[in-house]
Amino acid sequence: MRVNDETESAVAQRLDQGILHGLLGRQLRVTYLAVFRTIEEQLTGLGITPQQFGLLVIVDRNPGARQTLIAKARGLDKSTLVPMIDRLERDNLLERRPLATDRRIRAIWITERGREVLRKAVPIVQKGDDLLRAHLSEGELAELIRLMEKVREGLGVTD
Amino acid sequence: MRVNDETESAVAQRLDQGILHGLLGRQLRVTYLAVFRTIEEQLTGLGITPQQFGLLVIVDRNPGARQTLIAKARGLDKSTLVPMIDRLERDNLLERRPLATDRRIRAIWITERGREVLRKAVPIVQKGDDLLRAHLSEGELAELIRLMEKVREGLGVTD
DNA sequence: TATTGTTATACTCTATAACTATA
DNA sequence: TATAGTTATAGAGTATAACAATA
Repeated sequence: MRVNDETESAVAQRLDQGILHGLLGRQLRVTYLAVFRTIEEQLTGLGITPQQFGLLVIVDRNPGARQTLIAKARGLDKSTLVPMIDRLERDNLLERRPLATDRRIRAIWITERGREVLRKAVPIVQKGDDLLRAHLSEGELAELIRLMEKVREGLGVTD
Repeated sequence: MRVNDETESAVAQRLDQGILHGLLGRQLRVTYLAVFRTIEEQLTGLGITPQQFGLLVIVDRNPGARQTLIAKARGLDKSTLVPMIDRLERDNLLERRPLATDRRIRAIWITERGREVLRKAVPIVQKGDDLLRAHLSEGELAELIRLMEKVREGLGVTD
């Protein structure tokens, strides 16, 4: 993918992309990545990654949820979540708390510091996402969202 | 992300996704990933990954291109390409050929076997991508593509 | 000096399988 | 037996920095 990089590699960009060019999935990916990387860069200043941001949001909105549930909500294996939470706990953004009623469970809570970081991160992410909408009219935006929803429904994507 | 999985984790899906839910970038990602993973699974049967597929397409369409150029076309660092080509060369799908005119360059060519694999892979990828379009009318599809292009233009994404 | 490709290294993201402690 | 979380391990994908050969 190339972003604002006409400068140096004019030749390289002209390599024939064959079938790749026409794939709708690829257009979605390229568009998404362009914004994702901007956001990623800016979140680095807060010391978190986009993945960690997503996790913080979920935990913030679902206080005390257990790991398995969070993993499912994020579409991840439970084992994948362990090191993610480890790091956020080490950085004091999240904490694990044992549950008296079921001692297998370790409920996840956001910390005061986590809330602070989140408060700063949300506008960064929102502003990044707004870039996607910036060049569309009100009507076009609504139509794009409608069509995207229709595509996802057709795929059976619940998310 | 959840795909066709209402069965088991109804509760998990209902976790509050907060700001995440409304992000257009996230909708792009989720939609793209749903199709990507289907394609990925099917390509596994041919012994290649989606990334390798992309590389094969580029090499097939640009015979004898040198690595640096291909790396740029794929948006990758040149060092990233080395192990990718290593593997495809080991599997006899690509080959490096020295260039008489500039002995620093190793031009990349697709092999007969690579062409064969590609011939089988293209319909898999195309069929996967068609899923995205399946539930849109002719007019809706055109409009979606137009709007996506507009979004990308607004971002300065050349690709 | 600059470029091509390589190596060494490291980090993220992700999964599977086997384990433990509890239920 | 089944579930929650953990560990051990592995593999893709990616990058940066330093390097040798060549231009």
